[in-house]
Amino acid sequence: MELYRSSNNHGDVIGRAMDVPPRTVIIDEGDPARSVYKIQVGQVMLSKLLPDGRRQIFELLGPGSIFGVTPNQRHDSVAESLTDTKLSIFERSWLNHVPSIENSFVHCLEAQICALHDHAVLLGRKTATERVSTYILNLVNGHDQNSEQTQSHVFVIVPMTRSEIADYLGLTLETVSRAFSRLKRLGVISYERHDGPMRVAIHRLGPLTGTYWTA
Amino acid sequence: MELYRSSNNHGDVIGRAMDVPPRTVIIDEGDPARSVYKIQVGQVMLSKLLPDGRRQIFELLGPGSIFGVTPNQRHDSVAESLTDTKLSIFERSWLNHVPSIENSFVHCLEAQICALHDHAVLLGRKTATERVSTYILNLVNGHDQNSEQTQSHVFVIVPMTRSEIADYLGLTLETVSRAFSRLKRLGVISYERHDGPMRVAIHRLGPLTGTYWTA
DNA sequence: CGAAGAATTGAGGTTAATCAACGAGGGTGG
DNA sequence: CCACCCTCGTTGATTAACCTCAATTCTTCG
Repeated sequence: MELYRSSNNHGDVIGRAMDVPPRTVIIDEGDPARSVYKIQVGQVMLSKLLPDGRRQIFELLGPGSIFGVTPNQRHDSVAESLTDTKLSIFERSWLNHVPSIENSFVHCLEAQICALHDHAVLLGRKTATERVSTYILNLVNGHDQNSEQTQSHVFVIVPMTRSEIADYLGLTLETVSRAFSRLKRLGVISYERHDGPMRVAIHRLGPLTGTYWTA
Repeated sequence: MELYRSSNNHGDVIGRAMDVPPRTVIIDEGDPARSVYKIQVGQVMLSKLLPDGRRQIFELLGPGSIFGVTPNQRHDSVAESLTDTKLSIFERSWLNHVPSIENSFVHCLEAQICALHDHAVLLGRKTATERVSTYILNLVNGHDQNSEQTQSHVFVIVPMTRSEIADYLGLTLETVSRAFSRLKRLGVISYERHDGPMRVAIHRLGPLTGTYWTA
């Protein structure tokens, strides 16, 4: 990918240049994901905002870095310049005109980058109970064979030990255990101890998505 | 344990299949980065180990996900199966036989994914002072115009406010300020207050890379 | 000069880590 | 079979790290 080139009859569609002053929002949450940006000069930071105002900046990018990638129709994070910045803008639609294997490969990487962004928000800004709740929710939402639904309940298989979950969520195994116990005590989930992987029944999805937690 | 399909005249080079039992290390830190893996069935976790044993798992991957990407010659993280897993293995060298633009695009994404992995380790497992130290070090190492070197000192420009650094490192601005003060008090760095972006002189790089912090 | 924004520092509170004990299951070997 | 050990999970008591709230300083800018 090189700089300042209009390589086809779309003229300014590909590799269009843009200059951005410092502290300027380049992409906002919810913007349609039409373009991908490459930094030529300057620095850009990517962040997300939780509903209650907590913010996590998860990438600091310099020359050569790319941002604006997402597998979705809209951006789910904010891109803001730190310094005077020069960008090259690439139409997203153009990215799809590439061999299919490569294309799907890029698609996978994009999705995984977005997941890493969400995980940075979790690690940087969420409480222990919020982390465990998010973990459970992701198990449900993941198109896993792990999730199973009956009329009233959702069941998920938790394929990790407390220690592994702790290392994933940036906690200790004791704190993870306490968070599970609290969710059980609150009636949000239920589970029994037994040998194999843990099987959790989710009684109310709402509290798991909520932001605040009380006793 | 292997070899379902050979899809072209490269023989078993592309899309070779592999079956992995649960709790098996697929990639270890330091392994030569010859292949890229795609999950067909099962779940895989990616993690890093700090020298003192702290571990951070930063990705949980399911069917369709890719792992083993790195811009380097060797893997810098561990991939381990959680469940019975079926993988497709792609030769890394083959990934380079694609149009250059796409190729460099993938390269950028790979590098950024690795940075996100490191940042997850920071957010999940490092102390406040370690986070700030790592932040400063990355400013130095980043091929930035921000870093400048004289005979004895290294200078870096810190282009962010305490609040932004805090949101990046998963801390509060007060904790960031205290960490800078501590590093200054310890004689590791020095800086003065003034209007523009902060300019930091680094006197000893060693302590910034160290893991443990006293007084 | 007064106001506003950024940074620093202190005091006190809260969350999660640490240290520790205990219980449940699953092997293994006697 | 039982005794033993080991891993895993739970829970309690205490500690430590970080957050919150607050006061102060420095700088710039109107």
